[in-house]
Amino acid sequence: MSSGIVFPRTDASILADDGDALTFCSTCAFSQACLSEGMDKGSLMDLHVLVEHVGPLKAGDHVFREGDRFDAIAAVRAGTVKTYITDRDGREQVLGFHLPGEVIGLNAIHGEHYPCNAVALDTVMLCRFSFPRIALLASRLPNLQQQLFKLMSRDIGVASLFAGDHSADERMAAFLIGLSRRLAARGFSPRRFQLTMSRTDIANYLRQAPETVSRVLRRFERDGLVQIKQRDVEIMDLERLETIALAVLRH
Amino acid sequence: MSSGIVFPRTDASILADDGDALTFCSTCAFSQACLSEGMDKGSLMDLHVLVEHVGPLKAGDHVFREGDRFDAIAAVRAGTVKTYITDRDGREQVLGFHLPGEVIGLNAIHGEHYPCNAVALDTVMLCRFSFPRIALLASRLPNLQQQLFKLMSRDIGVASLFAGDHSADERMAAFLIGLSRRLAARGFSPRRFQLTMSRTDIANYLRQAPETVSRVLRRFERDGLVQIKQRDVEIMDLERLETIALAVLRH
DNA sequence: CGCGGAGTTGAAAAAGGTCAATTTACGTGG
DNA sequence: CCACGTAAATTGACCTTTTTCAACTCCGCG
Repeated sequence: MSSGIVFPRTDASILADDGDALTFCSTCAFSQACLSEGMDKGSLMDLHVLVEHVGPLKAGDHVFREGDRFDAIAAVRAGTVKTYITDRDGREQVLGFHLPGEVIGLNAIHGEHYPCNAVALDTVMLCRFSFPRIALLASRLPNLQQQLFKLMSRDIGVASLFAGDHSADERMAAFLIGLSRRLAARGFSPRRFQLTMSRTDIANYLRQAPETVSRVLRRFERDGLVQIKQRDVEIMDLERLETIALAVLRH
Repeated sequence: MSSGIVFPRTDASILADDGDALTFCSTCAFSQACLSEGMDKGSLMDLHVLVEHVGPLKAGDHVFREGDRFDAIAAVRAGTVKTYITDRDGREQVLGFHLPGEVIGLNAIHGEHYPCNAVALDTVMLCRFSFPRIALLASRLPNLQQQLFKLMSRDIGVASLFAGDHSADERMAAFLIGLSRRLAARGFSPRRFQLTMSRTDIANYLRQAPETVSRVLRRFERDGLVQIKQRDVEIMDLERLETIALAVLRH
């Protein structure tokens, strides 16, 4: 019904304070990624002109819903976004969790509409890119095109990671290690972090019962792999956890 | 070690008989898809110039292997290609089966190397596209760029299809309906077709024991859903099978 | 005609799911 | 600040599904 990303936007117009745009958006991971790919400053400015800064969204706010007309992709700047679908029995199926620096909406490009829901799990800031416009820009900027190709290509691989049939332990280890690495890539601590999602969400994502998640985490704790207080995780034995996760992650 | 798609190529040079190229490659699904997306004839010619026709490959021949340097994507023109990875215990994990009209190698773009193996299950013909060259062309041809975006976007969705936790019956039904639809989209019969892959491969793809596949198929047959003789499938009750598959496919 | 891989079948075992009961955390209002 | 109510998380007991193991059958092929 609504058309894509419609939530409150920051009033800060990029066009108005363009002198400041680069620093203003220095945490915008997508641009950073492009930059690191060797995109020059001028190109980066072109990109920034078509960015809309969205947020802050609060926990429970939807970025887009299944069936919304697709018109934009978005980079998570802060917070966590959960993507999910609901089957006709109303049961939810979690597709992924998206941390700062990651892009959502890429799975919508081939259709008219978003194929899934995206909801904020905590306070979320986004960079929104009109897809027609970023695609147009991409044909002028080979580096941007390449970056988009890479982002999508990576997502294909990620999606098939948890498709394998692995034990509950392996899946959980892979989940934790995955989070750890992604956070580390953004400069956060790889050993201590918060689970921004509920046990139920984790269970759903890993295709297990919440009870199983609970039991596995408890076992990990008993074995000295991690220490968990509510949603605070501290990885005590990264190496051993990685060994378990290896079966899923492959490296 | 070897560099990507290295198998015997048809000697037919596209450049040599360009007058005939369009009809010659009329079964080349990738081009067809582009055409259907509104790409004009001139653009299509540009595309054909950079195509290499590969094949015929015979069952067991590899299109590329994990770790090969990535340099090209390929559209399946005829036959079936299986993609898979092997974990360090040597166990195989099937990622997908690729029918005529489908593109392989898209999950390699973000890295230097192919992240999986691709092997022919029967006699396979391919169109090979140098990725740097097709990406370059894509920045001149918006329709081609769009088509590549769409292909990759679709693959993200497909990969998460079978990620859900569904019963053995639902997975098998979804697998059969999926094949049926994809074949139908290429003009083949949606009701009668061949399973070009072994039971073991199917089981592996569906993350089940081969025995389970056997049992489920047998049950489907008993219930009048399908009729199966070796690798020949006839769907007897498409509607009911689709109902079962719905839980996985969603529509 | 017999060999061998692929497929099938049955019985037992394991992994994880379900159900039900408790505990804990946390926001609300007294 | 505390008491309460609600939702989430945990725990234990039990159950279902699927896997595993082993034996057997079938079919293609030398």
